[in-house]
Amino acid sequence: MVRARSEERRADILRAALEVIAERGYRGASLGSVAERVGLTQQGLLHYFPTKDALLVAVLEERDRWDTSGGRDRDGWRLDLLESLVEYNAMRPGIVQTFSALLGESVTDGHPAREFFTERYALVRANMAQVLRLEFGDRLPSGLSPERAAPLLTAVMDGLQYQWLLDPAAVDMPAAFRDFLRLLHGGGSRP
Amino acid sequence: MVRARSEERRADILRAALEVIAERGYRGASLGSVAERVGLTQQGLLHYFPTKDALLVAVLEERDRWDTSGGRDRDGWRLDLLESLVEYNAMRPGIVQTFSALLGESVTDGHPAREFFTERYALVRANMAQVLRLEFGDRLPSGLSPERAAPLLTAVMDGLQYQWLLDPAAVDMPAAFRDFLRLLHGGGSRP
DNA sequence: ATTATCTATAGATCTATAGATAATGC
DNA sequence: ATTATCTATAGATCTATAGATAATGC
Repeated sequence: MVRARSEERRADILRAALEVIAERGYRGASLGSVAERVGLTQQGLLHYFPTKDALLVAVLEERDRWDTSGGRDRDGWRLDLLESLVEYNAMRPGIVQTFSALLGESVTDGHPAREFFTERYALVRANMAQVLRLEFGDRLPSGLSPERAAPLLTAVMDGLQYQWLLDPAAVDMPAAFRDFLRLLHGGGSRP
Repeated sequence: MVRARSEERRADILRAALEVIAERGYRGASLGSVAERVGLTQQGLLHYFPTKDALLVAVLEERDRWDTSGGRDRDGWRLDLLESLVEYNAMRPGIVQTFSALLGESVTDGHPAREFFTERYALVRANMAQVLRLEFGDRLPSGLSPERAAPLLTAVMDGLQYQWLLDPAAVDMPAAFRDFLRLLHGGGSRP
């Protein structure tokens, strides 16, 4: 299957955009610096993505593909797959940094990614609740319902990413996440 | 005690900077828009803070004062005071937004707040471990040591803030935080 | 014909410096 | 004298549009 030249270019541009956003955030990323990385002029890049916001949208869609492939299999999400996702993320600081930077920016007023993240987190919480229900039924060992534990599970994943990005040597992200899962399981015994 | 005119100006500028950073992040905040809010020209503002980075540093120092007053009393931090801090934060979306935006930006390369947050989180984790040790001794009910639970406690606080900022109606931040504390306490019984 | 790129450029910003002027404090 | 502000402005960027030119696909 010969990939169209144009499609490759798009993919290259997205990859470069991911990198530049990781380094400088979305507001700090210039089209020129993305273009330079793929050997185009800034105006050449605009042939593929007509505005800076359009490029961001494409980057965010990429993220969806990423997460979707990482945390679930054909039956949906599972808790141990989440664990693998965290381990995988720990080997991909660039990607984690891109989306942590975007999440941070997205809480500012009128940020072009704000709606995306708002909807995405509603969905993520719902998915997490589903995972937890599959694992524990209607009550976790602590007595929490899956719906109430879901925001905590989500928060731990995001919060650990920031601590880990700021100081990878000080925070063992996968180990900390496993600690949290053990906490959900109600103590030191069961995995 | 008559506060010097100059000191008031500084305080006004910091307040305005907090606001603008909440709305647009640090990179997106212009000195001009901060100056406008306090009725100064951009050059007039630079009389008080000679560079944009100097203004950011002052804002971050402000944050330290904030946290320091909110989560501890004269004996140090305590778990129930943390709970109050989260409740208080839930009434101050502006401040939470400012620092969530800054945290997000700070993971990008060479961001002027990066070192500040790196050191701050090391300190926060140490403080949290101390709080947990005071509350639980050397082992939490789950079997975790205070040092291993500390990054989780920190992560939950930060992660919940993002979810709450993006959709305050969907996430009851203080309630979720209490849920987490109950989890640390090992179940539904004790507070 | 359509697609891919480029040059030229308009029009907005932004930070920071220089230097003048007005107000305040000894 | 010092402090507080202002005007003017240099020097960098940045996004996006217009329009030319080269390459590719029917």
